[in-house]
Amino acid sequence: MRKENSTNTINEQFLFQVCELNSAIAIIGGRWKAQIVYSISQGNNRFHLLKKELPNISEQVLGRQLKELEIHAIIIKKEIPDTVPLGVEYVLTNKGLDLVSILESLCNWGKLYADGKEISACLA
Amino acid sequence: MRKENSTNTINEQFLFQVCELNSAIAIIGGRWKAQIVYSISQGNNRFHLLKKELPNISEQVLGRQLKELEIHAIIIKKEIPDTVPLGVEYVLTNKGLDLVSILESLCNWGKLYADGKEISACLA
DNA sequence: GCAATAACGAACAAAATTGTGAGCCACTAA
DNA sequence: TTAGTGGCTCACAATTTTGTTCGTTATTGC
Repeated sequence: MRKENSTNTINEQFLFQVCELNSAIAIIGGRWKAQIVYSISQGNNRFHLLKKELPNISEQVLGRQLKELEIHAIIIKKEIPDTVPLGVEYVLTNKGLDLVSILESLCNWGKLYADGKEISACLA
Repeated sequence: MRKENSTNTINEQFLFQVCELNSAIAIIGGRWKAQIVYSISQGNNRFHLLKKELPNISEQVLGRQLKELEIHAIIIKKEIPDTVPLGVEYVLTNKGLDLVSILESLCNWGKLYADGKEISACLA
């Protein structure tokens, strides 16, 4: 999928070195990721619950996003024993939980200015 | 550039409605955006200074990112009078400044776990 | 006269992300 | 027996993002 030596990849790696900020953005910057993390934190921690919350997402895409969040250790996949068919629960890690509060700040920031807070230049 | 009725665009709009969080992510989620905002906040507020900080970025790409940040009212472009050739300064708005502190949280979050903080599941 | 500076813009190409169609497993309820 | 559930995976197509090439402005220094 990724070309090792594309300028795109090289630039991405460069940014990762400059500051962890850029790795963080890369983790949550995808189309559905931030919303999925937030939804899980609200208790929609099952595949089918997420599907209900995000009716437009296809199962393929949802599965892909969840796997990537798992790779970055934001969530952990847990099988629920003695269920048929075998249920799966997604649980936030402490890393994921810390992220949620930052996402909440971002959300409030967006709301504040969407609600018409005045915007003006700040003099340095 | 954007197709009005692509599923991709429709899904993006859907997420924008769900929560401002998603608009916020869309604003800062691009390849260089967060880093540019952060660099400007550190005083690299001129086109050529940003080029020096980000040696791999092409001028076209830098210009494009700056324009988009301007559209979202994160920065404002100011011409510096009596300079030859005419200099341009990028100034953060209050909206941009509020964003910077969130970016700093993100950065710290990334650093914390990159430095090896233990990760474990949080029980709900 | 020629290169350099500061700050871009347009058109195009490459690469990456996102979405689609189909199918799988092992059940259970009607 | 047919449909439904929960939770996926594969290969491929559509769309979007990112990067490249070339050109522009007006001026100064060599």
